[in-house]
Amino acid sequence: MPVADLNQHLDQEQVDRLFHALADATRRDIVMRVMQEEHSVSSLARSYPMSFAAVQKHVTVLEGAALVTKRRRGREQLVRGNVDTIRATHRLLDQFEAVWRDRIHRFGEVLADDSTEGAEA
Amino acid sequence: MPVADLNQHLDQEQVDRLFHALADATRRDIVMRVMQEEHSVSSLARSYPMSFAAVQKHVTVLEGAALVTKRRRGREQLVRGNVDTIRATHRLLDQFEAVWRDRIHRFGEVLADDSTEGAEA
DNA sequence: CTAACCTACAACCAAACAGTTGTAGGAGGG
DNA sequence: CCCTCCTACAACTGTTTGGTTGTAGGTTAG
Repeated sequence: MPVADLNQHLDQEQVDRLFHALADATRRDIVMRVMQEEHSVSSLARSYPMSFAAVQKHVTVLEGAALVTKRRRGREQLVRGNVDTIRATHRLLDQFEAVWRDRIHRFGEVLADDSTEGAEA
Repeated sequence: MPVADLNQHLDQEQVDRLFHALADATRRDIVMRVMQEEHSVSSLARSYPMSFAAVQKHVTVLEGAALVTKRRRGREQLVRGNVDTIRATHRLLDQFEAVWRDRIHRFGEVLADDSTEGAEA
């Protein structure tokens, strides 16, 4: 249900969960895999040098951050990536850049930033 | 020295630090402020309901993630945001989206994207 | 039914985190 | 000089995190 309003607004706790979920190499790798194609939890677990339960926890964290979703297929649970959340993260980062651009605009501080920027509104 | 090659490549530990630094509302707010304009550490500290030392630690975390830099001015330390790292983060997220797009391309999973693949009868 | 497999969840543990207080040093202003 | 302000860092504490093992339930295969 937090997935539903991803296109609208993310509260601070959700943003916390989002970046926290991405702050682990194993979890980022899981996201990569399930973006490419669905994987059961146990097949994911076989890819990492840790217990099944550990991988399961990682998947739970990713699910809480809406970075992945799960669907049943028989006795296994298939995990797939949620690209909408990646895009929402992009928009979050854009807010930082927007504020920065505003500073540049106000002060004209063209110091040493990359010349290829110039993408004004 | 990890700051130097931000435009090129980020190793996993650096990415960990990056997302971990962003996974805290206070730190995100600090980034916003210092993207807009420079602030001394103590002036930042006055903005949050916590001790100076706590804010100082947050700034240290942000500095370790290359999200901010510091420069001396007399007895104070001025903190400013580093937009290059925000852009590097964008590129990291793009990698996830690229993998996802590849899946769509391979399987022709008609969702909301280009469905010009394998859509024959 | 029985066995094998996939998942879920509890309990436990070491390490990291986020906050605190306290101490100490460097830089400016009277 | 003396005092104040800004910073840095150590030490301590409660909570969270990332991992483990173990137990239990549900589903498919034989």
